[in-house]
Amino acid sequence: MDSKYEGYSQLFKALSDPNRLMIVDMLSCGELCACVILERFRITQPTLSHHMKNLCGCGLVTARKEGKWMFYSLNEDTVNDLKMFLKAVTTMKEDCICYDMEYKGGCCK
Amino acid sequence: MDSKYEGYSQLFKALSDPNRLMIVDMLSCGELCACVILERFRITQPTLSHHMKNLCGCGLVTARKEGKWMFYSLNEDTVNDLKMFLKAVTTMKEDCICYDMEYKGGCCK
DNA sequence: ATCATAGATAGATGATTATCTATATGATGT
DNA sequence: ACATCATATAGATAATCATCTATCTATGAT
Repeated sequence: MDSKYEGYSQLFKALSDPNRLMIVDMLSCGELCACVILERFRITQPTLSHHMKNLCGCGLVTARKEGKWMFYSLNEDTVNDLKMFLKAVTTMKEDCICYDMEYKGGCCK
Repeated sequence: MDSKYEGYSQLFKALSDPNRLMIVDMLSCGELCACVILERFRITQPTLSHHMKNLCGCGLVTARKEGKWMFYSLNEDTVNDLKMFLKAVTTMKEDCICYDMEYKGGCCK
């Protein structure tokens, strides 16, 4: 298994929770304090903390501490990597993995 | 919770497994028979069937039966919807969800 | 120093999921 | 009709995950 699939699947997993997906949307215009994010959800503070740890852990979100507050923002580099990867794996391309498979057999040949 | 997050989170969940992600990549140049896909993985046939059911169920992949073979291909419409959604939730936009939150309070104000 | 507040961590729990083996279904060829 | 092959389904299991309550840490205010 190519490790790039392992890596990017982690990013998609981070986006596979509706709460985290909405958090990403909320961060798309700039950084927000954890307390502001929390107000918009029906989840407890530890659950939000868990989700933010997930989003930061995979690199999608960056955390900044200011006093007793935590401010979160999107990591544009990771976001762009993900967009390019999604485009790559869904678009015909010259170095496509499918070329390796031609004439490899398969029952339907 | 806006149901669009629920819906698209299902698509991201489908891509959150490295095997399924690689399957999508394999399908990016055109349709493939299940047997050809199976050869590239160290998983059993029922496990592949489970993954294909997942990919088809969320709309990312379309199945076509021909005799005793199943051919799978990417559903470009769903793929494009997903790309546009990912762009939308990670880009500053006029109707951003974050505007609803201004002056809504939060401990850090 | 003490207290209040914001957020993180620990630990438990129920739900979901990826995988397997065994079996069923459905199509093709003899 | 029967055997074979490709795929799907059923059921079991171990792992992962979202969530909660309880508690800890760190910061700022009195």
